Amino acid sequence: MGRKNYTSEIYNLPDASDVILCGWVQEIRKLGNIAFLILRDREGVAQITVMKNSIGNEKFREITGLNRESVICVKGKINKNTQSKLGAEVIPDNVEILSVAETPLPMGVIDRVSVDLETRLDVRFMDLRRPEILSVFKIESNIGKSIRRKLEDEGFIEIHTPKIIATATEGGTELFRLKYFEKDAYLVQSPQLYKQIMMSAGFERVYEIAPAFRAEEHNTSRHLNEFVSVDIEMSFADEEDVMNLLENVVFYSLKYVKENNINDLKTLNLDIEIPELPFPRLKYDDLLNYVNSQGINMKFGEDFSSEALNVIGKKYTGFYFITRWPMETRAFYVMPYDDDPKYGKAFDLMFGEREITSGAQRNHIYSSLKENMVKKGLNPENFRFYLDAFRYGMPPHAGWAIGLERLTMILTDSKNIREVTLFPRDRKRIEP
RNA sequence: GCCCCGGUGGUGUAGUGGCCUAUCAUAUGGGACUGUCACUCCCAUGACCUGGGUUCAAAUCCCAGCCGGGGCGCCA
Repeated sequence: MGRKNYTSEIYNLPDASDVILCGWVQEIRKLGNIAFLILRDREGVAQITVMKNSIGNEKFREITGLNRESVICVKGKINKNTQSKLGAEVIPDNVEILSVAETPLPMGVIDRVSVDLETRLDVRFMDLRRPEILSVFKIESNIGKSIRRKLEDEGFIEIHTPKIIATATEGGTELFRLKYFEKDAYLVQSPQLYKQIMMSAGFERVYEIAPAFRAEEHNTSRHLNEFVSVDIEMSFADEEDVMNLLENVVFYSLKYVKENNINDLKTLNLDIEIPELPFPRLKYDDLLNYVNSQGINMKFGEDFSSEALNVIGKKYTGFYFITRWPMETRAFYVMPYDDDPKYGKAFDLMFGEREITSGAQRNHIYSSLKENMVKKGLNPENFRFYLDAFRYGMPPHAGWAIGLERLTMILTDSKNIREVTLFPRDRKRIEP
């Protein structure tokens, strides 16, 4: 097909330059013997001005009769002396029709009628053509890229742990069961146990960006049954160390997006406010007292309800940590405090009322870990592969997991997690 | 999983027993137009989620199912 240009280039290239633009026919405005065709590609739009006199009657009819969203390549010359509000246009020498779109479209890409999220997800390939949707995913891409960069700079090794497992992982959540030849197997809810095993393996600092699966029948705007988990685990570190790392990762990521997605932020009409470091550390007990003082009845040992988080989120609108959680609210692998084992060295990173990360220093003491497992009603026999890693030299370690979609929601101000997921998997949806 | 709400042309909606042969916008098909940029104008096409019930009469009321939305629980 040879070299082609992006539509965005025509605004920078000199007048009368030859270009080849390929993309989708967004719109055709026909006015008798002149027509304006708006061509869209990944980088923007360009006006193709077609005149019957110069291109010929037959070709004019063919081009202006194209269905919207057909794919074409236009070979032509840039005209900067245009009356177009875009500032430049292309006068075509030749238009090649590569794919004719059927009609009517299942949803309009630029139509002035709103489309339900449900309909959009049903025809996601079409929905994703909308520039503001593309911008969301460009931002999500750069969030992932910036996190990777930061972690690589900090000496983390990228790993890939299995997504098919034999036994229940951490308990607490339902798992998807599947057939694995003659055995039953499950999809992982998180790489937690494996990344901990990697600490015993001596990798010291690892990270993984991969899907996690939860068979919970939740039906909300912030839960998916398959989501992308950004996990890290770090040896010879406590919860403070990984909280420091986490806030620096988030800080770096926000800055990276603010500096590298300027057009996307403009498209979405967003401004990213860079928070100050360090993020506030708020103790569970203090927040418990606070919500009780605000008329919410909550007992020690309970998790914060949505109602409670809404109250807290009104007071703390940006990023903050909730620290020093009661052990009963946390998973078995959390390390209790020496001075007061009622509490665990666990934290959540919050943004207003929204939870985006949870983490902790892990319990690396074999006997104590096993004991906590039993307390949580788990059978240590089922976790042999995991527990054995603690018996032959396991360093103290800590880690966390960010929900990639949750972080993207915050940066893009999205109201529904499905907006920031290409092909979401929820209680009802397994296709497309 | 629980509570509440909803399902009308391709898309988004109005209509809550008869005025519905169903509103409006957008889209689609045809036509007019040489500088549009939310182009404009004319004509046309196109819909009451499924099944059962109540009634002289159902898009509208009742029941069941399917699908969806909001909230909760749970979490990333």
